[in-house]
Amino acid sequence: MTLIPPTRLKPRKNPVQARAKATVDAIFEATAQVLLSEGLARLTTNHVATRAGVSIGTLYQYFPGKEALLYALVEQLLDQVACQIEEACAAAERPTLDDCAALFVETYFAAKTGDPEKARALYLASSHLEMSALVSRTIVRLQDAAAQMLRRCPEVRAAPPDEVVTCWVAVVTGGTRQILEDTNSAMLLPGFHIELTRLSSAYLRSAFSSGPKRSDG
Amino acid sequence: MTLIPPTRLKPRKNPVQARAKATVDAIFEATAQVLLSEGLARLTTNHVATRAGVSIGTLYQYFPGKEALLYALVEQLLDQVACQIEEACAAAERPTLDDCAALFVETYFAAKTGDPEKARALYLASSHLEMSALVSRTIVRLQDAAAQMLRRCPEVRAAPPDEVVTCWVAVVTGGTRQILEDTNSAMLLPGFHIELTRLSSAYLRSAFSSGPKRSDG
Amino acid sequence: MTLIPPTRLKPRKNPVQARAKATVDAIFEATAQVLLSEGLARLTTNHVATRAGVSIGTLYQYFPGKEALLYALVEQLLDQVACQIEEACAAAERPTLDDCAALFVETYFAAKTGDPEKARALYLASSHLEMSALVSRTIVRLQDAAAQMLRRCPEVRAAPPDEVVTCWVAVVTGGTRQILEDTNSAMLLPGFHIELTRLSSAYLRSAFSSGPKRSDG
Amino acid sequence: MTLIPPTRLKPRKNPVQARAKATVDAIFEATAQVLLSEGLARLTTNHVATRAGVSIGTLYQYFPGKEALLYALVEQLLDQVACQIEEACAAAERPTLDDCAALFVETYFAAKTGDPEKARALYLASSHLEMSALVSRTIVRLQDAAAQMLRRCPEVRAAPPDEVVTCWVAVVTGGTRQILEDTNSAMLLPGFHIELTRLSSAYLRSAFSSGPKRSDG
DNA sequence: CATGAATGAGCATTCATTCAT
DNA sequence: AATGAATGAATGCTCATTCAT
Repeated sequence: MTLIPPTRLKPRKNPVQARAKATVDAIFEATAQVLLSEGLARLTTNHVATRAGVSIGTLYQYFPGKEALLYALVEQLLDQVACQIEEACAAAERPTLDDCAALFVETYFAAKTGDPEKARALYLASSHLEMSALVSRTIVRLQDAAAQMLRRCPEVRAAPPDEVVTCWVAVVTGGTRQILEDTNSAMLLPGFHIELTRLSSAYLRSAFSSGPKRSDG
Repeated sequence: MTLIPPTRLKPRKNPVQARAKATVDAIFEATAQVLLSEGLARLTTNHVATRAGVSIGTLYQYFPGKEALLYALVEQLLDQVACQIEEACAAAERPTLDDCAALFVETYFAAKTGDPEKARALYLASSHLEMSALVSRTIVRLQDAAAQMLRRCPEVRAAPPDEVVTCWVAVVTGGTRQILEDTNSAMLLPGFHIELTRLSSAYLRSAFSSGPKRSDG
Repeated sequence: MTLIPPTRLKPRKNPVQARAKATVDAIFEATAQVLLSEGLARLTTNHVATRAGVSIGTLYQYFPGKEALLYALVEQLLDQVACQIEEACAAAERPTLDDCAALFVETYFAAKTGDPEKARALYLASSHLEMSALVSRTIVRLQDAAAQMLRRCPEVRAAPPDEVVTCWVAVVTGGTRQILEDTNSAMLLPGFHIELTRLSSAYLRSAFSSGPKRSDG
Repeated sequence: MTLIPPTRLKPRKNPVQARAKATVDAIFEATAQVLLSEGLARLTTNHVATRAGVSIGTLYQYFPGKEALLYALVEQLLDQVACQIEEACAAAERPTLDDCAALFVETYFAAKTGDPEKARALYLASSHLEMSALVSRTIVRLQDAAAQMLRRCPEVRAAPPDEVVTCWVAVVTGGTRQILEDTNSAMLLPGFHIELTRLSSAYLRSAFSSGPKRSDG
């Protein structure tokens, strides 16, 4: 994450003492907790400070405002997902297309559904306009990871076209979000996982398998 | 849309005089405008009333509160999309799988990208918990429309499995959302449209075709 | 009731047509109903008009404002009580002191406890500063009625002293109010009635019975 | 006063710093002042805050709302009266009936008429439904104090009947209220005091003395 | 006369943020 | 560094009252 966030979103100071580090961690953790337990609307700085066990004054010593808290939280959560994907993709040395499909879907799913409530909270928080650059950047990381994995795939001879990678990543991440956000379809998660893998395989094969397939698209 | 929303989300009274009708329309339109121009956080009842050119009291004569305003807006926008999809799907009499894929994606895309800003506003508004039932219901309508179209498809012999329809609809709607919300990928819309159609074709064929039916695609 | 209320408390026009009379009565009755069922805080002009089955505009044709409604209501209710007392006292031709005590307490009690809820509502409404003159005037009527009855009493040789009449009336009306307003002592009403009569007898005898009693007070 | 008020009527937090204590006192005092000078209808939280010289936010740091302010005020004022009565009654060791009458009336009168305007404000505030339990409880305290004093009275052989105590207390408190609330009879206070004492003596004697014990009064 | 749509001042309350201690 | 009391702009909402139809 080498983003350069607007000044007012950057933490005010980097804690140097151990005590200060602990304080920042507590505030940070409390932000996540409150977001999960109360929702975005009830996420107030005073509430976060109380939950963190520090005074509101202390909170403002480290974060210039409410947005900065959210920014840091979203940044961390998105980074976790991106790192997991990047690691998993990098670990696949000579994957088949089906391997690629299964690996990507599997890893993304695990990252998101391991704590579905956290995922929903993240979706909520990232709706803020301020976060869109952060989300954008994460998507690029996922696309890059996927593209490099595909390039190492024997079935894919050239660099995978951007449109294909973009579409695939959008469909996996967006589809998963759709399912996670719809409380009514929470039961369908396992089935969706299977179908999303099949869908990915089918799409990647149609895009990359032998023959001049892309010319008829 | 035959939902029965909680009382506090229903409009307070139906205007009887012509003047009142115009007022309600103005308020309604202003809600959409403010949501688009200011975002959900800046959507205040006073702001909406001002934009609508009426007093705050007048707004509360027709809507019991801010949530009701949003509810009505989301209801209308979702209903528009669902109706377009339902009509388009119903009009396809003996579609091929590729027809199904193209038709659904095409219609959904047209509905969403005809006014992309409105679509983004809708995404924003619908992240409110109160709206989730509304969104859920709309998804069901899309799934039903898709399922019935597939059933009329000669290549599909039985009723299409729920998981397939759920996955397909989630992937199309969620993927589109992902692209629309990411300001960086706004340029990629046409390419995404093509790929999403290809993806849909590939997935539907893999789900429904028993053999290498690609020759009739 | 020959009070001269402030202009803004007087009804705006005296209805001459029969329809208008019915309208005024309906508004008036609705005011009482709303006060009883909703309390003073929820007594709104719009609510009253709706309950009366007329438009808010019509209400304002007859009453210059909310206060005027309350004023008229309180006036009527107080007048009813005063009239009952006046009639009962005037009907006693040669009462004993015990007759006086029993008659006054009995009549006041009957007037107030016949509809205890109405009485409580009246107490509420009359807390308004604007109503104090009205209450004052009613008290004077009760005092006059009591004084004239006592003067016709053979045991009372001179005109009853003002302090005695004032105290007696205050104690009967105030004591009754205390009991009626205390929801916990609602059960004690019959017992209180008996005691209040005994108290009145004892007080009047101590004030008026033969012997130079007042000189030692 | 060991009542357990509903949460929303209890103060929000106990001030720990000296500055905070002063703030709470100022708010509290301002509430009384505004109630006295403006009446219940004009008692607004903003008005109170302004009068107290603090911001509206500060007020809400200590009181959860307008009702809590009133509740605290009424509680304090009623408690003062009850404590004075309890002390005075407890101090009478072997009182005659006339002593009882004089003591109770004297003490109650002193408590109420020491600051007649405050007393009127209290009557206003206590007409709120929420306060009725508080008033009820105070009345019980007065009744208990009076009953225990009477029991120590040589002329009263058994425990005084509830009806008598209830009636007496109601008549003293209610009669006093009647006089205090009637601006026209404000001049009569001293005369009323004398008469109320005479009335109390006469009632207590009629209730407790077996014969004509007037000779020892 | 009656209607009811429209008004807007006013109120209760929240919460991000500052600053003296 | 940490505290927490204080701030006050901003928000959702009510309701007495007016006036064009």
